[in-house]
Amino acid sequence: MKVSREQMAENRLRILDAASRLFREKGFEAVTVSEVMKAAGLTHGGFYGHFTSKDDLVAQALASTFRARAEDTQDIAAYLDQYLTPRHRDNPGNGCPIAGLSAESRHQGEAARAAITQGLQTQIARMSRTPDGDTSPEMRRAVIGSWAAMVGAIILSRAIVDPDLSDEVLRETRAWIRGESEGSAEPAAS
Amino acid sequence: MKVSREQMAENRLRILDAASRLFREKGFEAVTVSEVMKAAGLTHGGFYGHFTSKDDLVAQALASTFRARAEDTQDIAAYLDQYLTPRHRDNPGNGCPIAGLSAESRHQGEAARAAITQGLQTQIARMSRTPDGDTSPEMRRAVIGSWAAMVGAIILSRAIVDPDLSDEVLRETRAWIRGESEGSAEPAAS
DNA sequence: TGTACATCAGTGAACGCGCGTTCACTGATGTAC
DNA sequence: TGTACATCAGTGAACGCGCGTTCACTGATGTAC
Repeated sequence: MKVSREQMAENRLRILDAASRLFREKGFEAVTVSEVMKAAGLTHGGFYGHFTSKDDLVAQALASTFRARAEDTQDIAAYLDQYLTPRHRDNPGNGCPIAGLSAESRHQGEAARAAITQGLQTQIARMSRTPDGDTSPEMRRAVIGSWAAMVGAIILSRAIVDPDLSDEVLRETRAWIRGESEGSAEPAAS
Repeated sequence: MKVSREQMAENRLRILDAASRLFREKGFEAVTVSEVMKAAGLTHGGFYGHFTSKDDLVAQALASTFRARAEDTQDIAAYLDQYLTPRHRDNPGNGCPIAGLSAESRHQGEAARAAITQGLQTQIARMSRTPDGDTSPEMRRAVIGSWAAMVGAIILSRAIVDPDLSDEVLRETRAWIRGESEGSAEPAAS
């Protein structure tokens, strides 16, 4: 049965939210269209009234997730403390979409990869700015390096079955990034 | 038709090699059993004479790849130079299986995840040893941190569509890791 | 060393399942008067 | 403001395809004598 325009808009958002969470939890390919629609409280048939294909959903869910997350960005030191934690590792469903999905995005459609690229570009640019608004090549370098280490550490910690080693990767990478950022004010030349 | 025992052993290795390459190139789920067998010069029906299931193949291909790669390990500085390169980024098929597959392994069976865990454990332990054979907590920390950054940077560079940003991530992460390792001999406390 | 035959690695057709997608239908919405 | 009706968001059965897996068969291997 037809629903009101507001209801339809809300349904669309619920589909995107459910998809975003499920994709991060289980990966793009393991999540079915029916599963997403069910999680959004609908049946699968209505899906194609909102999206042209599953690929389209993937791309739009990514774009939507980055849009929602762009707001709560903070300085990278504070971000680091909540990022490299068992809590984040164990809750991919509402965790960082880059850590959860960037590796798999390589096998997705062009629109999905463009969304990831855009998200990364925005994230790097934002974190490279001081509260005052200025930036420097050294700061951008530190952001890229730290960000790579953070994403890598979460991915490795999630892949590792042994809980001790997994915790160690999080803890030591955190300490290592901190040491790097404080210890060396003068980065070596490339 | 039946083949000789040596031929069968060689076929098995060819299947594992083809699977390892294809998995790294296209991911576990996008590669079909038929595709692997065809790449090994066989037909799909014979597959179950070698492996009990596709999951079994995934686990055994991972274990086999790590076994083959364990030999050519070197000190981490030299490894870094060939790791964070466009060449490695653009050739996942014969690249590092951790960078290519660790993120996806989370959605695979227990045996596959155990193989990845084992591979990581071995890799970290090996790189944490000096040529003389001794190690230290500081060195192990630097290995874990550098390794996380290297894996993260390759994953990000492969996800990024824009070639300039992708190159920048490789280049700057490389420089950042170098800076970190030289600049700060005294890591900060956790 | 030859020969007869049981074994069994590999072949390719077939099966069954789950997936993305389509479509005829339903009934609430929202507009024209 | 009330009424008649066209619209169209959502439903659920159905379709078709590709996948992992099975199986009857083939013919080279390798063993028993």
